[in-house]
Amino acid sequence: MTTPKIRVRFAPSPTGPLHIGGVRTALFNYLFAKHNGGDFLLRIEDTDQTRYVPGAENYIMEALDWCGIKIDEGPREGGPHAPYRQSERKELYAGYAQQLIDSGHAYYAFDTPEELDALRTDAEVHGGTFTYNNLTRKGLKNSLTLPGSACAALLASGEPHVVRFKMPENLVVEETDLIRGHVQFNSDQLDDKVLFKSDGMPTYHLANVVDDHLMEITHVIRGEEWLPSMPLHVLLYEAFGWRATMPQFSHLPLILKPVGKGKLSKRDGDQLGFPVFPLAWKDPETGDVSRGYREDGYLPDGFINMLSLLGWNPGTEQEIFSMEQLIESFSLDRVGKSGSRFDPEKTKWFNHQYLIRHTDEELAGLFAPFLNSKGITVSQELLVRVTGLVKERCHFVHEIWDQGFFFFEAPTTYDEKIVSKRWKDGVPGMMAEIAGFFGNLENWQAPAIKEPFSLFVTEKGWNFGTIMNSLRLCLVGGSFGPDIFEICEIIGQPETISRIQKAVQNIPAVIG
RNA sequence: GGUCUGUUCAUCUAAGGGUUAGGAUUCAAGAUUUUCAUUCUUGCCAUAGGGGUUCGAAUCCCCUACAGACUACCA
Repeated sequence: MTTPKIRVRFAPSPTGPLHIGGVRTALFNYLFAKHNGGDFLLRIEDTDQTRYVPGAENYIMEALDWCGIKIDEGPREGGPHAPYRQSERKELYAGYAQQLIDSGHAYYAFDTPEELDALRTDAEVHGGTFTYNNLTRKGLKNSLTLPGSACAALLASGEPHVVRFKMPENLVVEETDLIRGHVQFNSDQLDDKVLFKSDGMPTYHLANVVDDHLMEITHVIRGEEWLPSMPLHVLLYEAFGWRATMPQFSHLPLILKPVGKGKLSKRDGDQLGFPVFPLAWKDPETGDVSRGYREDGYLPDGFINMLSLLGWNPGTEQEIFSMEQLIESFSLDRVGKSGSRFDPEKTKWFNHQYLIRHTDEELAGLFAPFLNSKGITVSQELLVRVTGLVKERCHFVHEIWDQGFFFFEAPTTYDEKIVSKRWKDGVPGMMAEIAGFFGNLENWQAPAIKEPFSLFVTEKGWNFGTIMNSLRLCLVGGSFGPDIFEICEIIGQPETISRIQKAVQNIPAVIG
């Protein structure tokens, strides 16, 4: 007997943008599959037509693309088990529901949503909870209580009905979770879940089990919120007679808010100023726009690296991982059990690490659009050089502008703090002299400027700190940026002199 | 309320009965950079509490506390 090929699926519901937690689930599935030479499938779980959100499915695929998570089989890619959209597999599920009814594992229920709601609110008033289970099903309207003829008549008349799972009584359901180990439940605590809805669509539970079986999924890796429904799924596999090929389950820990209680939500991002979505998303209903990591200038590989370490660790002290390295090192048994708080600061740090690891050319390519949007066109050579000079001081691509705008245009304002600190009485005069000195230089290469300049300042008996910082103020408008002589060389001799003259004219001397 | 799951520095985590409980982020200090950032060094900071088991417990067991998830004809 050969071991089957590892096959996992990421099965989101297209009800909106994917958030960080979903991306991580997809990532761990992907890493697990690829580590084991298996397949990663995308299956769209759109069985709830009322929650369909246009654009969400595309968003999911675009987000995975951006992250570098490659789909082997999916609605766009196709594959041997197509279609991969549950709404397109609709016809399939009724037969399986029927199979369960025939074998006595499921039954028809005719209770209306209104009747059930009433039962629930009534139970609540009395401090309890209504559960559709072996205790209550005897008193409700279903094929277990109705005489066969009455039931058949109702079905024939097209009376709306659902199919419910007949949860066995007092049965201990045991299962091994690859992350959590042995987990057990008593079936008495579970309810008769709806498997097939009155609108002709299956619920998640049925569709998920049927599709995982049909698609030959070997491992189900999903969020912890699914743990409580694991026993139902196991029982479903057993009812279908698929126990032997049932996938192995793993439930990933949750991603929690950076501060406060509870799991990470969209609101946290808005409040704390960081994205919770990989890509920006415009809500088609409200028009609200949520920011995305991509749009905020995060690099996908850094984003993925950060996510990979949320709940997983390699057991070594390495923390910078390319996708290839992640695939190489990933294993489910190094995934933790406890929830992780999301840390936006560390995410920034990761981005910086990836920013400085990118070549100047790559970064320049990413930065070029920012420059274009400001109507600035420069040579590729200059762009690459400037990028290389300032990248170490940036956390984000767009900060290349903040750190290096003065290479492209003269400063229009001067940092007041620095002015009051540096622009003392004698300084404008000194700067004017320096402008004159620069005008006489023949060789305008950074080292060739620095040497005679140092000599000149020494001869004058000026204070180096004052001169350098003041000169920097003239050239960039503040107290930042790379080496001054590099700046001089790049912006050129006339521009250097002109900026000094402009500063001398425009910055009023500080008295005292 | 019930069921299930979890709990090591502020945060992400290592240590799968024997280490001064390690690393990273943040923060602080110093060095470097005649600026800023980077980089380097140093520092601060943790086994939720209580009981066991054991020569020995972060690690195994029990209780308590806290946290979270689930409890829909949603996924």
